[in-house]
Amino acid sequence: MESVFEIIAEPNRRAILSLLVSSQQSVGEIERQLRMPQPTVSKHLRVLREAGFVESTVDAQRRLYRLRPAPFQEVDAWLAQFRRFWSVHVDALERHLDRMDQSPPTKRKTKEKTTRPKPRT
Amino acid sequence: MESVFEIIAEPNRRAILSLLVSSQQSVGEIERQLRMPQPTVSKHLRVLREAGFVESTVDAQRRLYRLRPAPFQEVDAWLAQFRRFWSVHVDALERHLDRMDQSPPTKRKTKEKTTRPKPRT
DNA sequence: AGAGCATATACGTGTCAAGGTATATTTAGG
DNA sequence: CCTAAATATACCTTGACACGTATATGCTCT
Repeated sequence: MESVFEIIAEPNRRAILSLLVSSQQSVGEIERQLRMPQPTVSKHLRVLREAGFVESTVDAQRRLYRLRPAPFQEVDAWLAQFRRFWSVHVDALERHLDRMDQSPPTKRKTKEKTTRPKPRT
Repeated sequence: MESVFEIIAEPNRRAILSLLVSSQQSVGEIERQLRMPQPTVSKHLRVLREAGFVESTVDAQRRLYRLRPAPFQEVDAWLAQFRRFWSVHVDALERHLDRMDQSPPTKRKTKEKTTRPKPRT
């Protein structure tokens, strides 16, 4: 479990993180809202804490967990290198659609076959 | 392998994606630059293609792979919910540091113990 | 048609992480 | 002190996936 990307690859962990955006929560509150068994919640919280995504404060028998910003910034930093690229592509798509508005579709000789990704369900 | 997050959890795949930022590349070029065995490259490219991260065009025996924007936007969209939160925290940190500049550190009664994340190597 | 290059796929193997169940630990309150 | 509540941890099992090796497919050129 070395990278922040592996941490957020787990759906339950992402759910926990999303839950903590609104405010800090105790383990029991997370357990109830997400309908997961308590050990599961505790184990994921441990992973999240060791990765720096959350921190906890003690309140009697409860532990209140809240978000920490650093790892998110790390993900954002990685994403940054692609951001320039994808906004360019959105622009290109818009220009393409503009052109389609004006002229009817032309038969293109398709010497190149483009392999499309699988449609995602 | 259902989510985009699982796709980018794999370090070799992230390396391939970063490589494709500069320009499209053939399998062989990726293989040489990243020093990984050819089947490994092909298998990762397959995963990336089915997830919509890349598309390929045929050029004789070569296949040229290039990035597609959609999945990155999906990651960005997920990250968005935390972005507001973390910029707030950066601001708070800055204000905190400003205050430390002016006044010497005051002994605070630490009724709450905050569990810090493990230092990352 | 045959050889050789580029890429994809099949198959067997090992590792690691997530889940479930049970139990330990800590704390409040009577 | 003893009990109950809240949370953490231990142990086991299972499944997924990444890797290596071998082989198949496809294309070009002579």
